Amino acid sequence: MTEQLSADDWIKEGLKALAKSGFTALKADPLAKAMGVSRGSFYWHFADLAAFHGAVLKRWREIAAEQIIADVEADSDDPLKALLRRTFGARLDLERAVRNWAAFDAAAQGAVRAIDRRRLDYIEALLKKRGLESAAAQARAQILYWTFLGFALSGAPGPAGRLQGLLDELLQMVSA
Amino acid sequence: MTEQLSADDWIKEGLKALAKSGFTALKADPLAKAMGVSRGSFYWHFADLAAFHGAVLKRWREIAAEQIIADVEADSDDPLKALLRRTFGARLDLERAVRNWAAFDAAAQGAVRAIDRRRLDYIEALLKKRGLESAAAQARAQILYWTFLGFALSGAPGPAGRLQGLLDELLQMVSA
DNA sequence: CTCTATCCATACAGTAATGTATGGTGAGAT
DNA sequence: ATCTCACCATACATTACTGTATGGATAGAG
Repeated sequence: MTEQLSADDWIKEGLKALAKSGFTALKADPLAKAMGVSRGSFYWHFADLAAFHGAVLKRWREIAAEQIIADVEADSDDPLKALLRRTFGARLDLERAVRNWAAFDAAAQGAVRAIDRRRLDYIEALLKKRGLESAAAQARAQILYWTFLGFALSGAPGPAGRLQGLLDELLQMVSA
Repeated sequence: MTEQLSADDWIKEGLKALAKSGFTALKADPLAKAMGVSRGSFYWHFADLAAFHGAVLKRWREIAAEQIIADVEADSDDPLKALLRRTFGARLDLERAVRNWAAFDAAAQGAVRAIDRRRLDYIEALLKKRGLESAAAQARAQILYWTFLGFALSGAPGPAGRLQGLLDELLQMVSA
C-alpha cells in the first residue's frame, strides 16, 4: 500500500510544478493528472485550493532561508562569500515563481515579505561582522539583496566564468 | 461619433490593466466590461488574444527605454544620477507586470530581453563616459541594472528619504 | 470474517473565459 | 434618400477548470 498519497506528496508536487511552470500551475486538476490520480484525492487532503496554496507557501518559508543560512554558517571562514556563491549559483526557478505569485496573491506576498526580512537581517549582520558601521551595513545589505533579486528574477544565467568575476566585483564593492 | 473605439484605445486600456492587475487581466471579456462595450469590439480590432498581446508588448517596447533615455539625456549635466532618480522614483507597476508576464509568455520574454539589452548598453556607455575602463564598466553596468531590477520587483517603496541615501551610496559604489 | 476509517473515482452543477457567426446601427459618401 | 462600411451586440458552442456528493475499494482492528 505504498500507492496512496499523503498531503506531503501533494505539497512536494506543488513545489515542483511551481518551479517548473509558475503559480498558474497550482491547480487541482492538472496536478492530479500529473500524479496519475483524480481530484478526489486532492479534495480529501485539502479543503480547497486556498488551503493547498497556504500549505505550499508554508513549506517554502521553511526552506527559503534557514536551510541556506545553516549551510553557509557551517562553512564559516568567509560566510558572505559562501552566501554569494551559494545563492547566485542555485536553482532560482522556485524563487522566481513564488515572487511572481506574490504579485497576485496576498498570502504569497506575506511569505515573500517574511523571507525578505529574514535574509536582509542576516546579510546586514554579516556586513557588520566584517567591520562595517551600522548605517552603512544596513544600506549595503539592502543594495546587495536588491542585486541578488535582480539577478534571480532576470533569469538568464549567462556564462559561469563571467558570473564568478561579477561576484568578486560585487563583494569588493559591498565590503569596501 | 467619439464613442467608437480604436485599436489604440484597447492597447491603452491593456497597459492600464497590466499595470494595475498584472498580465492575467489581459483578457477580452473583462477588458470589454471595463470599457463598457462587448467583446464584439475586441474581436473587430484584433484577430485574437495573441494579436492583442503582441500589440500591447510592442507599445511597451516603445516606451520602456527610449522615452527615459531621451529625458535623461536632456538633463545632461549628470545623466547617470538623473537616470537613477528617474528610474528608482518612477511608477514601476508596469515594469513588474511585464516581467512577471515574461515568465509565462515567450513574446513577453522577447520584449523584456530586448529592453534589457538596450538599457544595459546605455548604462555601460554612461559609465565609460565617466572614465571607467571597458571591462569594469560592463561589470558594474550589470550589477547596477540588477540592483534596479531587484528594487523594481520587490515592490515596497519604503520612505523616500532613505531611498535618496541609498541612491547616493549606490552611485558612489558603482562609479568609484 | 466483518467493520470501519481512510483514501480515491466518478458524476454533477457551476463559473469564467475563448472564438465564431450573424445580425444591428449610425455616419458619411454618392 | 439610400447605400455601404466600420463598429458593436448577441447568441452559441467549446474549454478548462472549481467544489460537492456519493459511492467504491482496501487495509487493518476486533
